[in-house]
Amino acid sequence: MPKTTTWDERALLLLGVLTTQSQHGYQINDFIENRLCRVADMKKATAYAQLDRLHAAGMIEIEIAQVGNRPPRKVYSITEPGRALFHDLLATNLATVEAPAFAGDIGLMFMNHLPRAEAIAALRRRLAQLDTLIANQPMPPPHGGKLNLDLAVDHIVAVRRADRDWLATTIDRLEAEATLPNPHPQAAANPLS
Amino acid sequence: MPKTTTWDERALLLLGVLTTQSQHGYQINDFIENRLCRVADMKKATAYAQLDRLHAAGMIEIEIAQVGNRPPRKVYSITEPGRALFHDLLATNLATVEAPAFAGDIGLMFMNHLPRAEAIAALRRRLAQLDTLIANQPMPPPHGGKLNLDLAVDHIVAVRRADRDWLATTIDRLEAEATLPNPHPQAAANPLS
DNA sequence: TTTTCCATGTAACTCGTTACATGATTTC
DNA sequence: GAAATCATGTAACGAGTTACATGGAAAA
Repeated sequence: MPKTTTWDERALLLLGVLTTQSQHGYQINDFIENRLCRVADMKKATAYAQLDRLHAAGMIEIEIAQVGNRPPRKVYSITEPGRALFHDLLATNLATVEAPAFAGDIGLMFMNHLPRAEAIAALRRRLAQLDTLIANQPMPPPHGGKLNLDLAVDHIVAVRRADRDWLATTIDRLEAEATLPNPHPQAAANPLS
Repeated sequence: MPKTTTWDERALLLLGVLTTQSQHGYQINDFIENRLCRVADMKKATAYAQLDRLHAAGMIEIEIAQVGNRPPRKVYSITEPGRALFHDLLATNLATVEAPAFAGDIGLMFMNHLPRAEAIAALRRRLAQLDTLIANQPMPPPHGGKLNLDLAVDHIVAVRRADRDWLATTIDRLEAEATLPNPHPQAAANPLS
C-alpha cells in the first residue's frame, strides 16, 4: 500500500455517475456540467485527475473503445471495490452535516463599518438576487434511472428560501432601527478588547 | 502594473479585523480562531500568506514592535488604500449571493442507490447532528466595538434551522412512501439493466 | 467554409493545509 | 521542573482552475 488517499464528495460524485452507467470522460463531464450543474460543480481537469486517482486505487476500470476514425474513448466502469467505496461514501455523506461556508457571512460581521443606508442598499441588492434565483428555478430536465436530482434541487430551494426570508426580515429590522434615535450604544469610538 | 491580485473573503476578513484595531499576527489568528470561529475559518499559515499579499499591495503597513526580550511583533495596520478596498469588498460581499456549496447534496442525488431503510437511517443521523448543533449553539462572547457577530450567527442559525426542518419533513415523506406498495417503478429487480 | 461539437489530455499557476522549527515567558 | 502559552514563520504536499494543445466530424 503506497498511499492512503482520502476520498471526498468528488469521488462520490464520479462513482455515482459511473454506478448509473459506464461512460467515457467527455460524457461524464458533459453530464455533470449540463445535468448536474445546479447541484454539483466540477471542472474537466479536476474530473480527469480524480478519475486517475480512482483508477490507480482500483475503484474503476478503463477500457479503450475506438469508433471509426474518431479519437479513442476511455470508457470508465466502476469495479466491485468501487461499488463498496461508493456505498460507504454515500452512507457517510447522507449521515453527515456539512460545515457551512462562511463566504456570505463575513460581510454581515462588519456591516456596522458601513453607513446604515449603504449597508441596507447592498443587502437589498442581495435580496433581489435571491428573489431572481428563486423565481426562475427551472426544474431540471427529466432524470433518468435512479438519479434523484429533484430531491437535491428541492433542498437547495428550501435553504435559499429560508435565506431569503431571513434577509427580508433582517432588512426590515435594520430599517426600523435606523429610524430610532440611538440605534447602537457602542457607536462611539470604542477600542475592542 | 506588475500583478492584479483578486481579493476574496479572506482579504475582507483580515481587513475587517484590522479596521477595528491594529494587531500583530498572533493576535489576529487568536481572534479569528476564538472569537470568530463560528462564522469564519482561516488557518494561521493562510492568514500570514494573505497578510503578506495585502502588504505587498500596500493595503496594510507593518511595524516592528519589541517588548522586552520577547520575539519581535509585527504589528499590522490598515492603510488608506486598504480602507478603500475594505469598503468595496464589504459592499460587494453584502450585495452578493454566494454560490451554494454542494457537499451535502451529492448524496441526496444518489440516495436511491441505497436501500430505503439504510438511506433513511443515515438521514436520521444527519438530523440528530443538526439538532445537536442547533441546541447547543452558544451565543458567542460579548462583541466589542463595531463587530456584529450576532447578526452572522443569527443568519447561520436561521439557515441551519431551515435545513433541519427540510430534513425532518423529507424523512417523514420518504418513510410514508416506503410503506406504500410501489414507491418507485424501478425499485423492482430488473434483469435487463 | 467556418464554426461548433466531440474527445482527449497536460502544464503552469495559485492556493490552503499540515507539520515542523524556534525560543522566550508564564503558569502549575 | 514541566507544560501551556506567546510569537514568529517555512517547507512540503495535495488539490483545483485556467489556459493551452490537438485533431476529426458534423453543422451552419
